[in-house]
Amino acid sequence: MFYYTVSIIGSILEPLTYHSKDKLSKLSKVTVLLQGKEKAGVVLDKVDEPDFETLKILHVTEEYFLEHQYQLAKFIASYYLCSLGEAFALMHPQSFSTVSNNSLKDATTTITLSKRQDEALRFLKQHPVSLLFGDTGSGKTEIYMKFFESVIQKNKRVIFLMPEISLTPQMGKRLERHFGSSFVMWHSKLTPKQKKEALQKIYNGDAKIIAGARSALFLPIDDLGVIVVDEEHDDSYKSASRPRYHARDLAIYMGKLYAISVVLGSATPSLSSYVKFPHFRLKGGHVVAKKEYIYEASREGVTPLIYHHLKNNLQAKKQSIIFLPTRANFKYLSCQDCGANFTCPYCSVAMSIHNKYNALKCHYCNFTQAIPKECPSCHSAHLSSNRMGTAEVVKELQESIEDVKVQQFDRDTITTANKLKKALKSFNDGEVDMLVGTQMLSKGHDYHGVALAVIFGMDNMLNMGDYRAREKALSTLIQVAGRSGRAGEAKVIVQTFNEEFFREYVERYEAFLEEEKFFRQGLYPPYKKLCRILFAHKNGIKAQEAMEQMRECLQKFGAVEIVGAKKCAIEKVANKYRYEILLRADKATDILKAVKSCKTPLAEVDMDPLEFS
DNA sequence: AGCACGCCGACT
DNA sequence: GTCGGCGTGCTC
Repeated sequence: MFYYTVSIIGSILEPLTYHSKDKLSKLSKVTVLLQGKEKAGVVLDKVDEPDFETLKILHVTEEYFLEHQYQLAKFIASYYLCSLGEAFALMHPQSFSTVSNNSLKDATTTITLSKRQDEALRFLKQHPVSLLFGDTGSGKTEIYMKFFESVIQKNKRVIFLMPEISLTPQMGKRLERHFGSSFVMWHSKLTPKQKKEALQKIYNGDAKIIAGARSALFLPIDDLGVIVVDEEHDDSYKSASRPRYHARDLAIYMGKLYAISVVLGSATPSLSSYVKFPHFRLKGGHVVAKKEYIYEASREGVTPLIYHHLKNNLQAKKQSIIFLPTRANFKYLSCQDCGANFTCPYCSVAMSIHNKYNALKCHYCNFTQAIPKECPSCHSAHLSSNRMGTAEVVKELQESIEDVKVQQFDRDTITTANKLKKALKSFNDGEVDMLVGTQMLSKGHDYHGVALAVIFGMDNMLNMGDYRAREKALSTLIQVAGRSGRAGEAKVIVQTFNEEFFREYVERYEAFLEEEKFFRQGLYPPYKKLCRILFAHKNGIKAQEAMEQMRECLQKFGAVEIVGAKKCAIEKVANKYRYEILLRADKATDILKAVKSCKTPLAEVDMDPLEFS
C-alpha cells in the first residue's frame, strides 16, 4: 500500500493523507472522499503509513498539474495566506474531455514597427521585468505582437493578460487576424463548450498566444516565453475574493519562476510599477491629435456649457462620450423635511434609484425595493435625489436634445459580451451619437469618431480618501480623454473644482508620478507594504472581539505597525458587521510572519489591499 | 422530555 | 468550508 498527502481542491484544509494500492505520480489529479463527499484532489508527497486510519484514493484521472503550477500554488498559499487547496482551485478549470476539431486559419497581416517602437521592443527584451509606458495610440499592441512572433519562433508560448477580456472584443479580433488559430481567448464568461475547445488547444500545443483575463495566468502552460500584462494599472487584476491575489504581481513572480521576461504596459502606469521597474516611454499617437481641455468649476449636472458643446459637436456630425463613475439614475434618495436617507436594510450604504424598474437597489447585496412615495419616518412626500448616474444623464440628454441617439454603457446595460459587441458596433457605425458610461467606457475600446469627451465625478474620486485617490482619478481622466480624438481634434470637458491638479498633470503623467513619490514615501506602497485584515460576522460583537484578539497578538511584533483597528467605513454588508485591522511594514515577510502566527478563524487577510471600504 | 440554535472542533 | 456533537435555554 502507498500513502500520499492529497491537497483537496477548493478546501481550506491543509493536505490530508490517503492511500492507494498503485504507485501514483506527483501532482496527478485524483478523487477522494472528504466527510463522505467526493472531492477532486492533487497528489503531493509519498509518506509512511500514518498512525491513523486512511481512506483510499477513489479514482486517478489522466490530468495532472505542472510543476510550475505547483510552485505558483505554494507561493499563492504562503503570500496571500490561503490553503494549498484554495490555490489549486484557481488552476482547476472545469474538467475537459478530449474532443479535437480545429480548422487552421493562417495569419494574414504583417506588422512593421517604427524606429521608436523597435527600440522599445529591444528594451523590453533586455529586462526581466519592464514597463512599456506608452500613450493611447502610441502602438503598444504592435510591439507586443512583434514580441509574440519572436517567442513563437523559439517554439515558446505567450500569456497576454488584459483586464476583463470579454470587454475587449476588438483586441481579440486583431490578434486572431494576425495569429490565426494559434490564438485563443480565455476568460470566465466562456461557455463550457468554448472552455473545452480552448483547453484542448492549450493542452495539445496549438495555442501559442493565450490572451485572457486574470485567470489565464493559471492555465497549464509549461513552455512560456513571455508574459504581457496590458493596462497593468487596472484594479480588476486584483481578486476581490479569497485568495485575494493580484494577477500582475503573480505574473512577475511567474516571470522569475520560468526565467522569462514580463512586460507591463500602460498609458497611466501604477506608481508601484513605475518605481519598481525600468520603463520605456512611448509618446503620442500615429495621428498627433490636438486636445483642448476645458475645466468647469460647477456642481454636478449637465450644465448649459456642457449642453452647448454637446449640441455643437452633434451638429458637426461628431460623436461624444460622457463619463461618470456612478450607475443608475441617482445614488441617493433622502427626505427633504427630516433629512432621512434611504439605506439598505442589510448594508450600511445608500440605495441607488433605478427609475426604469421603479426600484431602489443596493449595489452591494442587490436588495431591491419599490421607490417609496413618502418618507417612512416623517411621512413627508418631499423626497430628493442626489448624485446623478448614467441612466439619468441618458434621460436628460434625450429630453433636452432633439433627435439625439444616446446609449447607456455600464454594467446595468452591457451585461453580456454580445451586447458589448453590438453597442460598440452601432457606435462605430455612427448609429449612436453619444455614449454615457462608467469605467467600462475607458477600457481600451477604439472609438473612431469621438471629438468630445465629457467627464463628471472627478472630485468624488479625488475625495475617496484612500492613498491612491489621486492616481485613480488622474488615470481615469487620462484614459477617458484618450478615447477621444483618434481621428483629429477633440475637446475634453472636465467638471471639477480641482482644475489646478488636473491641468497640471493631465498631459504629464510622469510628472505626476514623480510628485506622488514624495507623498507616498515612508507611508504607502510601493515604499511600504500594507495588509488589511477583515472580520465579518452577523453578530457585530463577535467580529469586534475577533479583531481585538488579533490586534493584541499583533502588538507583539515590532516590525509591524498597526495603523488602525476599527469598524470598517462600510460597517455592514449583506447583514454582516465588519471590522478591520490595517497593518504597515517595510517588508512583506514581516507582515506574513506576524499575521500567520496571530490569524484567527474569522480573519480574512488582504495582502496589498486596493479597497478600503 | 423535546427541540432549536449557536458554538466548537474535526475533517485523512 | 461543512458536518456533527454538545450544551443552553425555551416550549409543550
